[in-house]
Amino acid sequence: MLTKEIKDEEIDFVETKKKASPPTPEIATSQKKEAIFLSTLKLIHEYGFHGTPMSQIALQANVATGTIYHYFTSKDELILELFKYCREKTNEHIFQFDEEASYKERFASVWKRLVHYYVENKEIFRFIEQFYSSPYYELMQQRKDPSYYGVDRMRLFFKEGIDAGIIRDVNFFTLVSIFIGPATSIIKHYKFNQFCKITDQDRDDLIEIIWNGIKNQ
Amino acid sequence: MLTKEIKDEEIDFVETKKKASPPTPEIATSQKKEAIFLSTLKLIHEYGFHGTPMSQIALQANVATGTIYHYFTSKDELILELFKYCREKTNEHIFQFDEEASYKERFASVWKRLVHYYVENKEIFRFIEQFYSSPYYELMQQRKDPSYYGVDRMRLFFKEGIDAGIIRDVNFFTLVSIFIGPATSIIKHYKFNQFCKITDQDRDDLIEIIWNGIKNQ
DNA sequence: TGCTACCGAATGAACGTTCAGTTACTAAAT
DNA sequence: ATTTAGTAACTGAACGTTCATTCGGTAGCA
Repeated sequence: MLTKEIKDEEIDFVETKKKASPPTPEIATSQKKEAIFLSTLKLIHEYGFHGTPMSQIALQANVATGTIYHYFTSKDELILELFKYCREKTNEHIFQFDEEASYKERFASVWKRLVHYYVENKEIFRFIEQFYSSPYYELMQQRKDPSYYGVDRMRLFFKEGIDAGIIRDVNFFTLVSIFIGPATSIIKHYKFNQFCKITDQDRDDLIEIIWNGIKNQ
Repeated sequence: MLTKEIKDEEIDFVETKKKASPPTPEIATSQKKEAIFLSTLKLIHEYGFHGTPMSQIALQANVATGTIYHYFTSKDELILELFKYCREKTNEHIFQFDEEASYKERFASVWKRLVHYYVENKEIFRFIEQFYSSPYYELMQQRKDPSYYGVDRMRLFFKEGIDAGIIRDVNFFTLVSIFIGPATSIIKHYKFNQFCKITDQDRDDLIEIIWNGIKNQ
């Protein structure tokens, strides 16, 4: 088949089946599945939830339309799983810090890593933002999914600061809001103003303002 | 026609044409147009951008599908105009404060009015959030639309505080992010956790944290 | 032989938009 | 005062397209 041949040549980030035999299935995400994720991410970044048909997702991922339905039961399912995928990747990245560092230093480190990660991975950022403000998020909450400890990690991190008397003892959601809110907000502002970028000065200012706000005076 | 009769009885917030003669056309938004706006807002709140077809918008608004196209050239146009409508209504609401009050008081007042407005108008909040993180926002920016002074008002308000030496002299976007970011963030958190609501304590904590962060020490 | 991964044309439903027409009202003409 | 012509508001069935999903089938492997 001509179509097939052309496609094989186009493949760049998806390896062919023969190369990597599956030694540990289900441990690593299947390569096709990953390709579908990346393709969806790219398209949603550019065209939004509406405006990214399954056919295009398949095309970008170099798979057949039907293949997507081998991995996901529906488009909704795909988007729901993609969200989990993004959330895990983000959490894995930001919670890496020097255990020896002071609480203040670790606090700033996690915050800066978050901003940096989202700036470098605009597609993930945009997708997560869209997801949170869409009905998908409520759909996900209805299916109780216990396999998410990102929030717990954050909760523990704040608790440590509160117990040590370093930061103010306020509601967890209040802390989350003051931590994440300004980060996502500034990324959005600069994404839209494509001429200028977030400077190190901006980041330093913001995290200092946040810290001044929540530290015990 | 039977259909027509039933519809006339269903009308509640849309007055019939005969009642209010149009004394100043185009000054107030047409009632049908407003009904279409409200209907769209309601549906998008519940089903997202995808998932709210024109047919449903028309149904909710008690108009024919074709009528929407009398006011808007396309669905995109409708959503773009709805965004302006929401933004204006929000801005009108939040910038109302006692001119005599201190800067700190006015600062807190605007912030609390913003949170209050979004909590009371979840549909507007959700729509604006979805809009900002969708490709529509960039679409809107491409069409240069000079008729928006909301940002300028904010800019002026911050400038006043900086010039008076009350708040830190940092980048405008940094200030906007620390002002609006935590507000939208906490509203989202509580919207999803439908069991608990934002308390006055939460609001007071947050605005105090924000203020401590940006005030000149 | 059976199973899993994968393919892509076919299907049918849903959607945005159009359009031929109706209604409601205004203003000029009679 | 009544008719007439014109216009803007409005209608909803119809159209053509697009899309998510299905399904009959192939390829490779155990």
